Formats: sequence, C-alpha cells, structure tokens
Amino acid sequence: MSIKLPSIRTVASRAGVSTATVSNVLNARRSVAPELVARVEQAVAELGYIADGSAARLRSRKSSVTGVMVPDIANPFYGAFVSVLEGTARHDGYDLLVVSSGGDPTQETARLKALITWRPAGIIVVPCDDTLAGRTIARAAGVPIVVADRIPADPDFDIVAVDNRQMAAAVTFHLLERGHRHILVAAHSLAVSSVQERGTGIRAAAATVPGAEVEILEMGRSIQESRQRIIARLRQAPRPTAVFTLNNLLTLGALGALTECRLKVPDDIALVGFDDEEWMRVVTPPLTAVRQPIQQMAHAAWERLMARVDGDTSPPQQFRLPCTIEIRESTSRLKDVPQLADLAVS
Amino acid sequence: MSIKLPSIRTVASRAGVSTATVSNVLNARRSVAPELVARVEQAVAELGYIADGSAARLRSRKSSVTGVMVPDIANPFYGAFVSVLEGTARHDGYDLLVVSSGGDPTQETARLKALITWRPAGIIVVPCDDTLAGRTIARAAGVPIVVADRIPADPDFDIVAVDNRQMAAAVTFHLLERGHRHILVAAHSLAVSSVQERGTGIRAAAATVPGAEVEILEMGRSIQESRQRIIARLRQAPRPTAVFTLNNLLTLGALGALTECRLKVPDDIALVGFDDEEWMRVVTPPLTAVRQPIQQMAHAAWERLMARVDGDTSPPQQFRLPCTIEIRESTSRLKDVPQLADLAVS
DNA sequence: TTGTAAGCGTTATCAC
DNA sequence: GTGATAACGCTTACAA
Repeated sequence: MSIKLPSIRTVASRAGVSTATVSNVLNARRSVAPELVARVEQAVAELGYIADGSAARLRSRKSSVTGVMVPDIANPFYGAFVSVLEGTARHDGYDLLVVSSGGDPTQETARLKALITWRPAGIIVVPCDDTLAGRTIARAAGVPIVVADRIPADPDFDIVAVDNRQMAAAVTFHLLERGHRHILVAAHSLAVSSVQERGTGIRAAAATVPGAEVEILEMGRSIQESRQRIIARLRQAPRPTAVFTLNNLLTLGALGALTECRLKVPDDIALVGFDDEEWMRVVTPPLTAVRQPIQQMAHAAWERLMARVDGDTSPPQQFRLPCTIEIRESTSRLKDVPQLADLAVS
Repeated sequence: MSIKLPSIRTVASRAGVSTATVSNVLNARRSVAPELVARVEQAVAELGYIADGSAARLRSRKSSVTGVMVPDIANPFYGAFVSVLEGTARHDGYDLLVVSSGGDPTQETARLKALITWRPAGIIVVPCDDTLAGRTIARAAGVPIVVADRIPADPDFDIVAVDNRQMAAAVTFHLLERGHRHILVAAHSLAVSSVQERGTGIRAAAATVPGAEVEILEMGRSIQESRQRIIARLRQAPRPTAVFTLNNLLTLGALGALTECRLKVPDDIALVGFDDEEWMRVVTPPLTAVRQPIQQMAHAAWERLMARVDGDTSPPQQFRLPCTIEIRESTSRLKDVPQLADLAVS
C-alpha cells in the first residue's frame, strides 16, 4: 500500500547536486554554497522529502531514539512520567519509544528485546519487580539503562527513586499527631523494595509512640481485589482509625471500600495515600496524599541517561528525591480517644 | 559508550554458516536443515544476538512499526487509548511509536514528521483540532492514517469516533427527566467538531421540553481556567441547576468550582460529565458520567489501519461507536420546582 | 566547496 | 538446502 517515498538520490538529482551535498545541507555538517543550499531546500520542499531515520542511524552508528518501559501506560502515574520524558527527549533531539510490560516479567524481557531491536541510545525502565527480568539482555546489549521508581538489588544501573522510608514515616507521624493509634497500611506487594522501604519507615515512626499499632496488608494488583480485602478487614474488630494506601490504585480501592462500609471520611476513619492526583483535591472531602516529584524523577533519569550516552563510565549512582505531603481534609479529624476502634462495622 | 553489538555476520561465522542461513533460521522464511538450525540457535544464544530492526526494515522494505499521536499522553483518556493500542499492535507483531502533540498544531506537524522518519506502516492520530495540521505531509508520505476521536472535514482519512450527538442528547434527556430546566454546559473549545456535535445533541434534546434552557460556555484548555470560569458563572443569577462537562478535565474543573462555591452535589446542583474514570465511582457522591468505549475505539482504529496497510483502497470510512451513560448519585436529585435557580451564590 | 564511492546490517536474488 | 553477492537509504572518508 505505502507508496515509494523520494530518497536522498531523488532530491540530489532534482537539485542537480550530489547526495553528499544534500546530506550536508540537511544536517548542516559542512558549509555549502548558498545557491546549492537554496536548490536543495527547494527540491526537498517540492518532493516533501523526509529522510529515513533508520538508514541514517545505520550508517552513522549514532542513535537518535531512546526508549522507556513502564508497567502500564494507562496508570496516570506512569502516564505523567512518560509525558515528561517525552518532552525532555524531544528537547534534546531524541525520539522516544514507549512500551508497557504489563507488570509481567516475561513481557518485560520481550519488550526490552523489542526496544533493543531499535538500537536506542539508552533506555529508562520502571521494572515490574526488583529483579528486572531483562537485565542480562540489557547488559549484553551494552545499552545504557536507568532504573526509575524501583530499587533493584543489582548495583549495575543508575537508579532514580523517591525517599520512600522518610516519606512514609512523615505520613505516619502526621497520623500519629492526629491521634491515630491503629493504622491500616495497604501495600500491593511486599516483594517490591520500594514498598518494603515504605513499610520500614512506617514501623519506625510508629515505634516512637507507645501503643501505636500498624497493620500492613498485602492487596493484589487490581483495584477490585484491594477493595475486597480492605472491606473484609474493616468488617473485623478492632477497626483501624486510619488507612494509608501505598499507591494510587490502592487509594481508589480503599475509597471504594470505605464507601461500601458506610464509613465517613474523616469522621469515622482517616485516609491518606501515596500518589497525588488531580481529583483528590476536588472531591469531598479532599484527600491527603503524598505527592511524588514525577517531573523531577523524569528529569533526573533523563539527565543520568544522557550522561551515560555521552560516555560517563563512573560507578552507578542512586538518586533519592524528596516527596511532599499534601495535607487535606481526609486526615483532618483529631482523635484523642481511640474508643471507636473497638466497634466493628456492621 | 554503547559497545558494538554482534551482527548477523558474527553469528554466521560462529555457527559456521552463511548470513543468509542465519536470516532464514531467525525469520523462518525458508526451511533449513535441523542441524544448522541448532547451530545457529546456539550461536544466537551465546552471543545474545538481537537483530537490528532498522537494517531489516531498510532492506526488506516492509515496516513492523506503527505510530500513534495523541494530544497528551498524561491525560488518562489518551493513556488508556494508547495502552489498548499497544496491546493490539504487539499482538499483530508491530511496535508502536507514541508521540504527543501537546495540543499544538505546530508540534503536531513536527511530531508527524518525526514519526514518518521511522517509516511506519501506518499511523493512528487524535488531532488537536479538526484541521489535522500535518495532513499534507501525511498524504505526501503515503502513510495510511486513521483519525480517532475527532471528525476532520477532510474526507481523506478513515475516522473512528463516538456518537457524540446522540450521547449528549441522552444525557440531556436524563437531566430533563430529573426536572432540570437550566443546564450549564462546559465545553473546552467550540472549534472542535466533536464538541459541536455534542452541543447540537444537547440543544436538540432541550428543544423538546418547553422552558428548558441550555447555556454552553467555552472554557480554555486547563483545569484551572475552567474552574475559574465556572465559579464566575455560578456566582451570577440565575444559577443553573445542573452542570454538564464535555470532557474529563472539565469535570475536574467543575467539581473544584462547586466545592469552592459550597454547592452540594446533588442537592444544590447536579453534575454529569463526558469520560468516566475510576475515581468517579468511589467518591462521595459518585458521579454520573458518559463512558466512552475506549477499547472498542482503539480496536476499530487498529482494524482499519491494518486493512489499509494490507492494501485496502476503498473510500475512507467513518465509524461511530455508541457510549453508555453511567447513572450515579450526582444526578439523583429530583427537581420539581426550579425555584432555587433564582438564588445566586454568595 | 563539491563529488565519488564505500559501507552500516540486513534480506532478496540467484547460482550452485 | 545453502552460500555469494547485490542492494536498501544514508553518512562520511577521501579525492578532485
């Protein structure tokens, strides 16, 4: 179906110059006589010539494409991350290939291979787990890789993440200050180190207050699943006075669960979650949330990647970015007596 | 930085065969003796060989990559759309290049060019406006293009969209049935035909009920802007009893505005929006919303694209997919007397 | 300053 | 069934 596009030779013959000159005009590599420049530009315009990037990359051995792999583009958190990366990449003259692993290590490896097929200058990846299934392939391919939002044990890659422990502790302190002594923490999987870090921060904070209790529960991967598990837990006594969800999907699940249990936020129970989204500030009540510095993470990851692309061979670095906590009404209620905790939901 | 990867020649010499045989083994194009197959596969495994897709494309003149351009990947609506497309593309053996136009026609053209650089088999595009800035380029390049979610006047492309008119009318009827006689409609731009179609549907529905009034207001592109404009309007009398937002961003803006005006949903005012998102069903009150069939749109667009890629030269087709309306509490209040409409918000 | 020609890694063609 | 070899569109020595 696709018609044959004009090649650099078509342009050259139309402008009455050599292909080398066309290339030099288009890439501004060497100076070309003004008249020839004009002739080439006219030919390009008339033909609607657009150079073949693959051929150029093949010959020049330098890539103008980079890749990013996330678990799920449809998740607004990754959507925002990719969106920022796309802007920085474009700014630096790179195209960006976007792939999703679907949270499946097998797919992760497959997609990484697909990316490498393009011979990208570098890849930014948010692995599904701490393993990074395709790491062997990646190393073999010698493509610079920067890992974001996860902390693989493997010290081979640059890492950009947030200060999970400190931030989770800060949220916990906030709840403790509000008088909460029994906090339910919803985590999607304890196998992921960023989740473990958050758990550590939470426990450390709770340990500073006698009688404070945290209960960390593992919820599957779907909103529905987490919702059901939270409902099941809330129907048992003693009921926690606050719920702390460790990502945006879990916040949705928890909110659904609270509604179904007819628990009013913040009167009956407090809610705070990792990941701040626009809707959280306009609903009633507005939700307290941890705002991750998505833009800064993307910038930092890109900067590291570019450094590696430019030949930086220093040891892998690990960056930790600070989050901020957006305190809103969902945690506004002061609890001085934890008596309600003993009442189970009907 | 990037080390030199093994080429097909490296593999061939290691396996003691010709490059042609390696190619035949890898692409299963011609039958190869089992023993040679085994030798090649071993060499590939040992070297971690991954073929260069660009070179293959260049020589074979057939593309295994497609492109998608949306106004903004960070918008969950487009995120979901791209996510579905990525799955279907992968399923059919294609890679997917994702680019954002940022809602800027200039960027749209630039990004389209960047896409064409990679010689994709086809492109699915959600244009920023009805013009599709890069259409000339696209036509010149002869790349099959399918337009989604917009209805350009230009009849050159296949189009996949939803039945805007009918759905907007259905929502309006729903509000009228609930007793609303003064509906404020928030549109981001009246220049876009899908918005115009929705407006037409709304007016047609309202015209069937004597005394019913609709007020269509243009809100800029940002959440903040729409929020401010809605606030300004709500502070004037007569106040509408229902707000109908024409996309997900406007729903966020409207909700923020209602909160700021201290109007309770649905008691003081009803709210319904185009685009259904997960949070809308878990907040209090849950929001009535039009669910667009994102998955079906993506599938339909992909199917059309594949048909064109396979040589279908029939006249461009236009597909209209039905939406569903998710009725929830935000429009549950029955209004029999519109007396409140005369009270302005303080 | 400009043209000629080689070659990037792959696949298609054509001998064998 | 297999191997040489040319060619895809481009960039880049090198020659003029």
